[in-house]
Amino acid sequence: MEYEQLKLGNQVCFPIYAASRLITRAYQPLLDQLDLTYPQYLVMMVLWENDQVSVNTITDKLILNTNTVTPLLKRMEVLGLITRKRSETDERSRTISLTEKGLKLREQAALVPMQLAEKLDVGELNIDEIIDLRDKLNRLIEAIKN
Amino acid sequence: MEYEQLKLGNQVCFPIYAASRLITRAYQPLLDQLDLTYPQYLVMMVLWENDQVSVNTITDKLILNTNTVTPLLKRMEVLGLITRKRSETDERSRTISLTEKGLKLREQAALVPMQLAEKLDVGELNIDEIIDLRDKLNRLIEAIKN
DNA sequence: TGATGAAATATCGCACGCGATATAAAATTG
DNA sequence: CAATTTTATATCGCGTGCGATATTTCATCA
Repeated sequence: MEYEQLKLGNQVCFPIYAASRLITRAYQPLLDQLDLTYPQYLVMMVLWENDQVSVNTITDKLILNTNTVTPLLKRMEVLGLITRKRSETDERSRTISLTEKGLKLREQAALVPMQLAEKLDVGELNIDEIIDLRDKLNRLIEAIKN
Repeated sequence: MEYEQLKLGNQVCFPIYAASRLITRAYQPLLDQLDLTYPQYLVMMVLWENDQVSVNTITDKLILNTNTVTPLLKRMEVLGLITRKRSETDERSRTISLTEKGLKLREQAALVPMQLAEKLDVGELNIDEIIDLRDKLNRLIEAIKN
């Protein structure tokens, strides 16, 4: 059994990669109604939890780089969801704030998690297993981040 | 506790999304030595396990669409790793085959899984937990695929 | 057998995602 | 305080990833 370690079925990383894309696909029809992409939805979740944050705060929470987040935020500004003002205390920094429209969207978005849970069909994995999955992934993430 | 379901920390999907990207980042320095990207490495794994397959086989195994895979394969053809011949029995189909160079690369690639495991630092999650994680993800994937 | 539908792959446009690099402002340091 | 380093964000180029649509060939069926 040479090269056993190179088989797809023996990989942990591939299921994570595949699951990530499948989940994004499952979200998309729901998010279309909010005119958001999945990464944009994540940014909104950060802001709904904590308005008026720096770009750095967003990159940290979402574990993304500025070269991903800056254009993302610009598109969201065009959509009228956020503003990107320069910080008054530190001219290098930008303060990202929700607009009225962005804040309002939260009400519609509140339905999304439940709708997604239905799409994922809880039958295959029960709540405890989902929580266990989440915790293991979070530990894996911490391990990789060092 | 309004909008509790919209908090990042309560999501399962976000850790999957984040872990996927972190893993790809961790792979990249190792794959750079083989001049491969992570998706290209996945295609190679499919072919090393089963040479001479159709585009459809690859899209099925990797759960990707043709509009992702076709350009991916074209780039890999330019790299001299594969060939893309039209099938003789069905002119619509293409047979993807490894070149000598592509086949040879397997020897170097065989080291990658171990090198990655070291990078991910097994300390945080032990082998049994990793296997459990993999199995839960595979069940989740099956559930989403319906 | 000719029309009609299905299957396999490809093209287009757009939004990420990131390594490498740039720019400007703040912090540090000699 | 001027020079240097660090920090925060932005730009560039390229490779995915995918919805929508097109193209070519095969299968089916009236």
